[in-house]
Amino acid sequence: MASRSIAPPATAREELTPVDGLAQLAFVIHRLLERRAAEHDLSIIQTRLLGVLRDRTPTMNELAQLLDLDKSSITGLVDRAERRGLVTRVPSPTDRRSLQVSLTDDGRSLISQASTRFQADISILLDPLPPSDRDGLASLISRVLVAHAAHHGVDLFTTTDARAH
Amino acid sequence: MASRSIAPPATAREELTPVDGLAQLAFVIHRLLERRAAEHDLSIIQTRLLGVLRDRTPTMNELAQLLDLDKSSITGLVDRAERRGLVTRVPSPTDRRSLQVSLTDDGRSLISQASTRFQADISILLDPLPPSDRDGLASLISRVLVAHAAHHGVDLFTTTDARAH
DNA sequence: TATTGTTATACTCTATAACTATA
DNA sequence: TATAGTTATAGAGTATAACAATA
Repeated sequence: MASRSIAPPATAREELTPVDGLAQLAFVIHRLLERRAAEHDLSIIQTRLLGVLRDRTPTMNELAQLLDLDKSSITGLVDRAERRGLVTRVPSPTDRRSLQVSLTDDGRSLISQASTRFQADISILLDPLPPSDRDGLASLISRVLVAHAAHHGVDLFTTTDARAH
Repeated sequence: MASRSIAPPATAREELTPVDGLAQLAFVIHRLLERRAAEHDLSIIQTRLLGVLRDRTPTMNELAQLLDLDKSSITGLVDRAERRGLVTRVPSPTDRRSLQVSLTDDGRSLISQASTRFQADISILLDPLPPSDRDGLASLISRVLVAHAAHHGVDLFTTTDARAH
């Protein structure tokens, strides 16, 4: 991309290889989400935390697995979110060592707003494609993700979708 | 994704919406690159720094624009890379306030190795698609990126491709 | 003994504001 | 005055290692 995305006329733009295209697309989307999250004073990881909590009440430990972070990192992450009133720690009823983390109403409201924005952003990104091509793209991407998930375990992110059903 | 990407049988897996698919794909790729970079003791931003320098010798200021960071952040970024012997600061011949940053041989060698790995990773990700579908995907993605670049300015990342030609 | 979570510590990455040395 | 770069400072985010409480 680099200056290739600034100066050259569209007609001179050769088609990207699948590999380059995917890498670049991933970064465009990542930054899109990053900037949008920042408008809500959220980092990507805070957004993921709230996203994961939309349909779960995991322990600190489970959170570490879901987000693929060390448990000591989760402590600070949840601390900061709790300080803002977005999540709470509740003692586990079954294991007195454990804490369960859940969204507060404020947290749920915030992640809901942010999700809506993300959806809109990505929709806009796809606007230039006619509907049939959007479907084609979705189909191809689904196949890639399904195959990837089959090889690896959880790899959720799901800014826009963290549901477990 | 979440448990949806683990448990359910492939036949029961509904197709993702374009929006969800794209968001998830972006994160899968981002983490792929992040982990691969970590094997070389590189962060994403260090990787981007080296990537950008493959075909440029920007000043600190230009680097700030290219990477979309504050110039004070560039100081530390380049400090750490320089300490590892990956880049060097060279006084500008035309402006005695300026420094030009360039890759060392070690830096060039490292980013070259990392790029090769990234390319391979993404290739593997695309493996499940037959070649004709890979082409179709590339074409759709190219159109999305071209349209996006037309609206916005630079949005380079280009782990795998930071060339300016 | 093993597990859950926190703390202590250290490092990277980032920004804002103030500074220096040029221009 | 304005620009290029650094420094001082502060904070998020991450990991490793050591610890307390509980299982």
